[in-house]
Amino acid sequence: MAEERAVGTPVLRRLNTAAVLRAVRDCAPEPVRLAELVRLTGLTRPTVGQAVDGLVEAGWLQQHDPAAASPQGGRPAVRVSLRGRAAPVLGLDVGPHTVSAGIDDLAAHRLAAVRLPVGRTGAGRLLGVVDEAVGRALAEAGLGADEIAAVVVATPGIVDPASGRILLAPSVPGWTSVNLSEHLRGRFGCPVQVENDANLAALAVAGERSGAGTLLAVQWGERLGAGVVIGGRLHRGTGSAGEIGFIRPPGDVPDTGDGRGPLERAIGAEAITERARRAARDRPGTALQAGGLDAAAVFAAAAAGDEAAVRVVDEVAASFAQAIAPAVLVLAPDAVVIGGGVARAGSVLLTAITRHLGRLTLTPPVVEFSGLAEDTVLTGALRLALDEVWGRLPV
Amino acid sequence: MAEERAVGTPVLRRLNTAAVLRAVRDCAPEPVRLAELVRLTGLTRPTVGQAVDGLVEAGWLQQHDPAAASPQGGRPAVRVSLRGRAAPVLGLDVGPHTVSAGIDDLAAHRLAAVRLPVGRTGAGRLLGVVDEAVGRALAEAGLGADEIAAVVVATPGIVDPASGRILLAPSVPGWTSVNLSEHLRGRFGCPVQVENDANLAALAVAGERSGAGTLLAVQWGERLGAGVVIGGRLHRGTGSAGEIGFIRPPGDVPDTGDGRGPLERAIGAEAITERARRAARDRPGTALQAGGLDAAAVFAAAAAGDEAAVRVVDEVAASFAQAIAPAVLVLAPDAVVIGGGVARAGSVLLTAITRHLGRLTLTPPVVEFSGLAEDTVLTGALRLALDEVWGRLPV
DNA sequence: CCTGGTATTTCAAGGACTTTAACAAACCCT
DNA sequence: AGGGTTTGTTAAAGTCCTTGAAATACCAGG
Repeated sequence: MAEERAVGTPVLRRLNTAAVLRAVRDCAPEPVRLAELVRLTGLTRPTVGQAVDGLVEAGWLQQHDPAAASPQGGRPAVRVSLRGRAAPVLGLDVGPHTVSAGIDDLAAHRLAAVRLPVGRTGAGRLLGVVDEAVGRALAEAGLGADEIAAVVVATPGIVDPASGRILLAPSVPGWTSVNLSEHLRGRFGCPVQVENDANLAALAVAGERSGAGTLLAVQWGERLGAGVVIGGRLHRGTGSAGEIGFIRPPGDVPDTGDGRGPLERAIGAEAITERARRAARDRPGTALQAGGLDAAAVFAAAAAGDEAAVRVVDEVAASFAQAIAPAVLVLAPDAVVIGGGVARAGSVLLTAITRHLGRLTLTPPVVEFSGLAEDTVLTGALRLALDEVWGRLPV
Repeated sequence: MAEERAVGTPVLRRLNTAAVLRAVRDCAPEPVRLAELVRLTGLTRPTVGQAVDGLVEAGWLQQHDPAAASPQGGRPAVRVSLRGRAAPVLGLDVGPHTVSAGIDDLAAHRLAAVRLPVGRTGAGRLLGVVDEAVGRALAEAGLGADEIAAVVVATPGIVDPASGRILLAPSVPGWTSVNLSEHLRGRFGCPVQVENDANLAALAVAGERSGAGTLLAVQWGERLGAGVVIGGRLHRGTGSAGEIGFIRPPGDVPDTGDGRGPLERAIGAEAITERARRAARDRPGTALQAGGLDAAAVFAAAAAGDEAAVRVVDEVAASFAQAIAPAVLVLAPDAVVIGGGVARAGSVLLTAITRHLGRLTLTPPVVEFSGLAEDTVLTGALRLALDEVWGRLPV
């Protein structure tokens, strides 16, 4: 019986210092006057003073010289801000082709960013690249492994939320037999969390949109995945939440045996190209005849008004909308945000999806592309790591 | 900027009394010894003593005579329990055919239960029946409207979570123009919440299964709705979450113009009967030929091994599984629980759904029928009302 | 009928934290 | 140099929880 035991006056001090620290964060990166903290937290000056003293002592905050900038007439204010390099967190994005590592400090300032290609695919080799990336990132930030306050690793596949073991990862052969979580836990003395990459991308997207509602963030490239964020928190379900790639579209698609799901085979980037090729065969004289055809070219042709291309894009949009409509009806998300390679498709795809989804749902969500660049997943990993640190604030 | 301001020692007293009250609730309906509360909460005896004194004074707890039952040798213990008739809550289930009202006390003890039929359909008439039901329930419990601590109303249709206005209710003509929330707020001096009936049924089902995971609770009768409960809390999304009746199954179904959704028209109770009739036409000599055919008869015939009936049930199960599979993939719920009229179908339907869902999803949820009786929705409404009261515990 | 044992409650002293309120410091302007 | 203003510092008071000892009430057994 985990009773909520809240006792003793010390807990008050903890609550108040936490409130002060949060208030300082919300003002980041600007230093805050102590009097301002009093106003923000609603606490009294002595209380804030004691809390700040404790936080400075513990290394969470740094005091600024009163020399710089004091436009107000009166005694120069003591100003504090989050200490740079305090509680740095490590984020990792392990993919089949590249491994990225990044280090943020408490104020979400990027201290290091590394990106390494993976030569031959293979689980053992991959683990070596991960170690290499971690080492370089630590060196770039000038930090030791023992100084890292939290680690979050993004990986493709399905992750068991409890143990951190990878249960299913078709895109990386042998990856399920590697205990990534265990490996990293041995190197770091802090909590290590393994999480699905689409989930972390969703978290990054949710961070961009300040709204706290329900968000379905889709990663759409060769493969197709999604993450669900509800009220700023990741929804995991039994662990495999968001695996939209395995939705079965109406006209079934033959299994290619490469572990991809039906919807990925139907409207993944590769399938879009294939659809365009077929359309070009049936209808000569379209812009889709060009030699080096890829998904981007299809979208470009559609944007230019090529009729065959427009039809292909509309088909793809319709399939996507039909596939996720049941999920949209059940979840009623505020927005569906699309990232990944297809996110560069432009408004042709977007308006088509919006139109179809409007027809298939009761309260159609906003559909938009993610504005985030290639390091979306890494950003999400760092964000979750920072959330973790903020969750178990100071001691 | 809603900063989390946690200050002053008085908040400690509040926190601790709340912890004590929760501990007492968890032991309900048995009275609790004070020493037991000390063990449960981790607080010290004087603290618990003061908290209990305060709660008794405020009318939340009642002391029991030490006379009754003290098997232990030693000074007879003071025992307390939730005061009956403290903070009673009112639940309402407003449907097109019946209106139910119930009153629970703090310990979830049913003080009153009323069930009234609605003669002619019509929004104005319905409001009158609601008032009548409320009045009778209050009289049965011997309470005044001003003593009610929270009200939750279940209604079909889509409810705006913020205002409590009914946005869409095809089954009750004119219902959207009635401001039910406003009407009841005028009568009661406490928070009034309007909520979709399937959502409240989901909450009731979640209460039965102690698990705190993710739950998709389906109400399946003439109509088809669902509620999503995540971690014991209702998921509302933009307001229309769980409207699975509007999922579009592959072979589209002609609109009947009565406001029902495509899936309802395809596999609702009426559609099941219709499917059986068609099957009987095509294949004479089946048990489905009987005159008064309804969904229950179809399931009974299937359970008895009638081949045509088995085929119909399998079709229905397949349609259902295909329809919700995308939502199951996105949500990854621990369980899908089916309530409503179809829940009396027996294991034929259940195993068929489980089989199809296992084929269509990655981590198939448990599929089972709800064990709750007809007042599921009312139970859920009362549960939400109690949650509301427990959320804003004592003053 | 009295005594020891047990479980519980009551009481008083001590410690931790916040608040209030008065005082001191540092800067600007005239 | 002196008033005005903003900010930081300090001491006393109040509230709450905790610790530890004493008191209470009942049972069992001699």
